[in-house]
Amino acid sequence: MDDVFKALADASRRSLLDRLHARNGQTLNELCDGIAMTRQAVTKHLVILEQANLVTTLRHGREKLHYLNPVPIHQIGERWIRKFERGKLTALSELKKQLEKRDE
Amino acid sequence: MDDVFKALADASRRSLLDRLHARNGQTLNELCDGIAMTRQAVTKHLVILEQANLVTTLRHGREKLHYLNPVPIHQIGERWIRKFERGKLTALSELKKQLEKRDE
DNA sequence: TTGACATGCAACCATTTGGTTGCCTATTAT
DNA sequence: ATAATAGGCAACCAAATGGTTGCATGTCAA
Repeated sequence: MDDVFKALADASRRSLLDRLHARNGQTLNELCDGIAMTRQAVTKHLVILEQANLVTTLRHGREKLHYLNPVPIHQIGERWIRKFERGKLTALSELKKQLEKRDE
Repeated sequence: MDDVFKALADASRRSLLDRLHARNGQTLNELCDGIAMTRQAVTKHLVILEQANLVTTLRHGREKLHYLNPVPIHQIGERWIRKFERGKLTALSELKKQLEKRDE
């Protein structure tokens, strides 16, 4: 879980996920296209995404194809985001109440 | 948006959000309770959470009360997580299809 | 009014991070 | 066979990160 949050913390990596979302199964060189970064830097990002299980790879001859794995993202949505959504609407009014309590 | 992702990348900070979720409106010292970290370290984490707009503070005399703001978390769910959830079910079968295409 | 308490500020430190360059290996095409 | 292509490995670097300690300030209570 921590790996996923850490992997998502970087804008370059999120952009890589975006590109895989747009077209799945790209090679390293394809993912380097139009990016102001060396191939090696992209490789490092992809390794981090793989370790977080956000990207799966498949060798195909001398090419390495990268596939998006949406499961961890979904899990963060389920296990983490939803928890904080409950009570969103009441947050402000609660704040007000608690303040009034303290002033009594 | 980037600030929010960066703020969520650290386990200590996520734990602070958890604690505020359990009980909203805690002071700095309350948040330091039972944590293996100096008060100053906690302060730094809270500043990062404030800058990401995940935590709002209110001075009350010499105390500083910390309140969770769930809106940015919700936004990440809406604008980011949901995008990747569409197509989750078809991901594996798509992968298979694309592989077969490449082999033709 | 003076001491205790809650927080703030700044300097410093080690480690991690995001990036580079240079070279090596494996596969494909001519 | 050999050159071009796709990717891998390792050393190195600057900046960001997560933490510390020491001291200062503001507020409350006796």
